[in-house]
Amino acid sequence: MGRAPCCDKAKVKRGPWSPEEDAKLKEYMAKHGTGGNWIALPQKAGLKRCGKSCRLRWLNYLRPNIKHGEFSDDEDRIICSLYANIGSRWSIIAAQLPGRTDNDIKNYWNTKLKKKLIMGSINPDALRKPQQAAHFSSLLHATSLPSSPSTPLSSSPSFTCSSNSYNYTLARSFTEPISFSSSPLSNNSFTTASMLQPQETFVGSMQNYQVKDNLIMFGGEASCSSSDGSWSNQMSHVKEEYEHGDGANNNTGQVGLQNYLHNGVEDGQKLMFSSGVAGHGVLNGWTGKPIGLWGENPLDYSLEEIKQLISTSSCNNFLFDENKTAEKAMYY
DNA sequence: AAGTTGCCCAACCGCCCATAC
DNA sequence: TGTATGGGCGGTTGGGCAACT
Repeated sequence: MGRAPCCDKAKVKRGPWSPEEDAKLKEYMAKHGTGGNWIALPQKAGLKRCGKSCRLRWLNYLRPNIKHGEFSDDEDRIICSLYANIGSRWSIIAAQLPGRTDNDIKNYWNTKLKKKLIMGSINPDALRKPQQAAHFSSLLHATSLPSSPSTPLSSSPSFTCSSNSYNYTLARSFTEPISFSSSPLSNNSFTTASMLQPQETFVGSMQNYQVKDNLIMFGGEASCSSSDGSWSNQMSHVKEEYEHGDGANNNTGQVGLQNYLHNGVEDGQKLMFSSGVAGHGVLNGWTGKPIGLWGENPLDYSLEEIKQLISTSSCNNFLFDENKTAEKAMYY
């Protein structure tokens, strides 16, 4: 048996929003906000609309800083790369494109970008650009986590982004805001100047992380993510782990995070690191457990492979073809 | 000029999940 | 602990419009 509808469909107005309705909603939001209850909002605001409809209208069109119009080439690449990585997780993809909404991106992908890819008007090389990989969705894999949660961190666990030869080192002390530093490992084919200087700390505090489904995101920009940018209510279990560190030995957070990395992170779960540097202010990385399974960057998908994904993906819960999936254990 | 087709995108639908009770 | 409720999100729909015949 399905659940009861959220409102009486017969009594609410449907279809396109009028300027008057927009104005009412805007005015109400400016004065009161949602009040934490979208269902009750229409009545309070004098709108004959379903609460969900109000929410959608606000989040997708009326809230400040919404960006409409043409997508840039950079945005195209971000969307393609992330789609190849995580599939149709539009809210997550939207979180990486300031001002864009998941609905916007979803529509853009379905109507234009998919075709662009198939027609070959997106340069496949762009999808492989190292700076793109590092900038938007670097895959990191942990290389030196302690073998058990009870083992103190004898050395800093490191997360290596294999595609661009960067080594991200997890700061050892979690009593301070968690941070990562970067250092180029070798002569890279691209410059770091626009991104990170060696040893530059780039990720913000542990207090600023988010969990969504099997993804853990550090940083990010709530104000422009997804439909509403709200991940906070889904972060509780990680936060708890983090906060349950041993305060007595001043390792608060360290044990918690260790526990989380070893226990809290389910198999196949990913960590996503995000910070506000360069370009759109987003630098991401992914890592996951089991450790070490990701030997290569999933961004290294060729145009042909992405095309194949498009043509074969009737279900969105897989990301890669069978062989790739098994090889990389990229389920989530 | 009229009819048809295809595209775009705003809005809706329905399921899932978290939380309150 | 079970149930009800609200929020979030991906998939789908359908109206409006432009392009085409």
